[in-house]
Amino acid sequence: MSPKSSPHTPASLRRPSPKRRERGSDLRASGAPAPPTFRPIHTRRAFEEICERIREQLALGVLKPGDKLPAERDLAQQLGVSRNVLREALRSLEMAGVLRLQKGVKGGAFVQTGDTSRMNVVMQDMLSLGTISVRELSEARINVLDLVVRLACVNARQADFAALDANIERTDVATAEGRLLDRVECSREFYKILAAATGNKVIAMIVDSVTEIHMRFVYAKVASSGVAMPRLAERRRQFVATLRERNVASAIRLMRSHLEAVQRMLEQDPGAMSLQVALAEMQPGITRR
Amino acid sequence: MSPKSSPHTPASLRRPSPKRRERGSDLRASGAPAPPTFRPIHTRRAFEEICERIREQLALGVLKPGDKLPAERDLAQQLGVSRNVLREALRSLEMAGVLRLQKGVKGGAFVQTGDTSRMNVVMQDMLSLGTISVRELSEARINVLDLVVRLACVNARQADFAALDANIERTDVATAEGRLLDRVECSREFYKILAAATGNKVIAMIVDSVTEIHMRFVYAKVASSGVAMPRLAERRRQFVATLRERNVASAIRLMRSHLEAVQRMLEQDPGAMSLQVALAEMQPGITRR
DNA sequence: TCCATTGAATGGGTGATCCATTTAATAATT
DNA sequence: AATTATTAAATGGATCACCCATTCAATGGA
Repeated sequence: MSPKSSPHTPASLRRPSPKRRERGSDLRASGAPAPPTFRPIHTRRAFEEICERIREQLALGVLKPGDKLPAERDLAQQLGVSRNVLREALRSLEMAGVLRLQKGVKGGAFVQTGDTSRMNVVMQDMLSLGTISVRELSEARINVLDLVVRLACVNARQADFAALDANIERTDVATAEGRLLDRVECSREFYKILAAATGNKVIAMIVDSVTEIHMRFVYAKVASSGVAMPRLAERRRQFVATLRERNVASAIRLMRSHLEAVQRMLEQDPGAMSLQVALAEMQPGITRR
Repeated sequence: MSPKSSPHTPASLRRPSPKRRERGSDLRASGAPAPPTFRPIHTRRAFEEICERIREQLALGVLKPGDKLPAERDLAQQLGVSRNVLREALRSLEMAGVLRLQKGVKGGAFVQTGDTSRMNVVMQDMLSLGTISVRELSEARINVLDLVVRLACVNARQADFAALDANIERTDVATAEGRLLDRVECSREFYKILAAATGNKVIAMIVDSVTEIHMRFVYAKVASSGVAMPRLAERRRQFVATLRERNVASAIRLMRSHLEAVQRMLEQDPGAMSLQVALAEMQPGITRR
């Protein structure tokens, strides 16, 4: 801040002139074997470089959760970029769940941890963009849950069973009081608890992301048609009992048959699986991160 | 652009004054039951709102892959924000794989599709941040591959088998010529082909993201110790033969025993599973998106 | 001791301005 | 007429110089 260099382009700090790259790939001039690599679509930009460097520091362990990056103004100067460009990078990393930006003195960019919801966003984006289909998502969910049940059956602890019991209790109440949409929320929780019971956060994240989206369709269906899965709580109780007995085969069988029943229920109404319907609904819910 | 409004704050276009929100949650004033919700950590910012709106348009199908957003200057004016802030949002969405920004006249922000690599980034970030562990990743990989083998066994087509055969061929050549690191690259491809053979992009993405990271550890191990899995190509050939016979049980058994053997090999060298080692290696590879 | 005030640091945001790239239209050349 | 070079406009990339709102520690008065 003190050794402020000349007004324009003080860039010669740490970034070795990002402009003027990889020209010279003149198509006619090269008589060489011409490697089959295509040049990247768009040139490297400052904010990409910054994101990469910060990620590098994270991967190498130089930056750890809880650490604070230098203030925007300082860091921008260190990197030899304008504050605006730095902010583009910081915002991107914040959206990626890597940083958290906090205002005020003692504020700054802090390295985050524990955010397991980014995969949901990725999954949602891919669905919106048509990169993946609802069918693929449903199929993946049913199959991944096989795995979840197997692992949960082995690894679930008393606390997990208690949480599942409590959840089923809430489901009962919601059913009795006719709060069908709350019941859907309970279902979402049920799978979240089950996923956590695997003891594997990677698998939990995967199943959460897929379940999150699935539940929107269920929500939309229930909200529009008013029909709901019959005997849901009973089925769940039976399932949890099997889980308690550590009876893997039975637990998987019960879960799978339930999931397929739900799937049939959803599919019997064409259009209920439409993206727009499901996405328009459930906005006020806990959907927000 | 023509009806350029007055120089300062023409903000009353579409954004209803983003400043001054949700005050009034005075801690002392509320004698009410005090709902157990905590107010969000940081206030809503313009770029978040913009990202959300664009994602909303995507989810609703108003924006589709290939569509072009208005030019930055125009869109900024429409939204009633400065161009800088809009760019923060656009950069974030580009990093998320939702948009692609292209320079020049006829350039602009185009809605992307088909990018299945975002999940890899998420997984990598979570590992760097310590949100997930290497152990969880390995366990998830082994279990998810059960599923992949089962689905691939049912769904694989001739083209998939051919691709697997060709891959094994390359593995043989790399082995014969002692190019051990190329062999690791072949392994990465092998699992990618296998994942694609499931016919389910969601599952393929999941296994790709997990395999991608796993292979860095293998790469680091091979690069440092020089030891490599013996009889790799033979094992693969046997596996693919079983796959061709659609013998699910055998295929799963073979894959699992192989994965566990690799796992043991990796674990026998403490420190080989360290993050830093694995991440420092394999930079020049195809790791780049 | 307690509470109000102040001020500095920080992120949030703006607007003007310039650069580099890309493309289409135009002019010059053959 | 066809080809090639030039030009101009639109667009994203980047910078600078500000200003505002929030936060929090230091200060000072009751």
